[in-house]
Amino acid sequence: MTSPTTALLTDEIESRLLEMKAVLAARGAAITPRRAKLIEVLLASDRHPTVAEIHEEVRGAFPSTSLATIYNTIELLKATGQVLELEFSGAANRYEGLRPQPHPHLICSLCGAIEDVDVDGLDDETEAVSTSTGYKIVSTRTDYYGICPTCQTAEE
Amino acid sequence: MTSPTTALLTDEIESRLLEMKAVLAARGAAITPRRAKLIEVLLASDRHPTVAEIHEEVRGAFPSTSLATIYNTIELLKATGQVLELEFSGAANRYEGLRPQPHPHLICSLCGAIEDVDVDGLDDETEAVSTSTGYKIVSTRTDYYGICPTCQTAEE
DNA sequence: CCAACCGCTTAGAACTGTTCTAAAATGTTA
DNA sequence: TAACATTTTAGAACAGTTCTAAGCGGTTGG
Repeated sequence: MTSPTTALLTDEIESRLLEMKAVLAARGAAITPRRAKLIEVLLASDRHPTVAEIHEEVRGAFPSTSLATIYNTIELLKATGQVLELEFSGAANRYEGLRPQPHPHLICSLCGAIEDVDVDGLDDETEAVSTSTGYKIVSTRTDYYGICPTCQTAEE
Repeated sequence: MTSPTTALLTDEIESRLLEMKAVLAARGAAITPRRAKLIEVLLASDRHPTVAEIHEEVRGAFPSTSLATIYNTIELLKATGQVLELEFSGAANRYEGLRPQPHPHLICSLCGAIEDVDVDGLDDETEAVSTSTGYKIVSTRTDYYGICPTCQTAEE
């Protein structure tokens, strides 16, 4: 039924799910039903969801869930390095649980799609920046803003 | 009096000043005293100032200047590609007039310093991302977050 | 079995940076 | 001078996030 790709993806999600829960448990935080659901929502989404979107989905399972709980839990995940936060000044921040290490994104200015993208050489450049400037580099942010193929054809 | 470096910098600022005014004029926008002052403040600052900081300084010359005027003028500069906006979700956005094209920055998480940094290979990577994904890339954002040398020594 | 405690959650207020709105000021052209 | 467009002002409105105080729920110790 499921294609190899999907199965692989599911495995990856599954192992991240366990890892995230383990890290929370290790820090003494409870894996409450809401938190478990939030993590699932985060990992199931391929859309780099906002807090509001996560809230919406968690509410499907636990209707009384407040926004603050989502913010609190995201904070907890951030503090343990289990989620990557993509900050946007004009709009809501977006979150990614599958690959919490910083990595580049491709963002369509028209439809708002956010995709992961692999780019060779970024780590080497970070290293070079560190040695040439003396900064101890802790994190990076790389975004490519443009127009995705779909929007390009739709534009004509 | 002025060292060669300073003189060079001043020349660069001077030519950008003229260019920015010319671009505004070409679009039919008036170079009002407040706008002129804002542009000067923007170019004179090496600190990637926020709107609030610019406001503060423009008020030194024109005390009745409102925040909205700063926002409006920044908007005008953005629309004509004369200023680079660095968005931050948790804090105020920062602006750079000297080099309005996207380029990487080095940001100290402790003291908040923001520096321009030159990194080889970024343009090639952008090109590679464009061809491999089909995106028409319009802009990029590259930030390195870390701890600057000064803060590292101060930390001990 | 109860009481105290601690972490989790809630609802809503508060806060911050930005945008919007309506009116007043300014400048230009006829 | 009259009519007009542009710029500016002050403050309201707005969105996302953080904060606060109170309530809930489960666990532990007496």
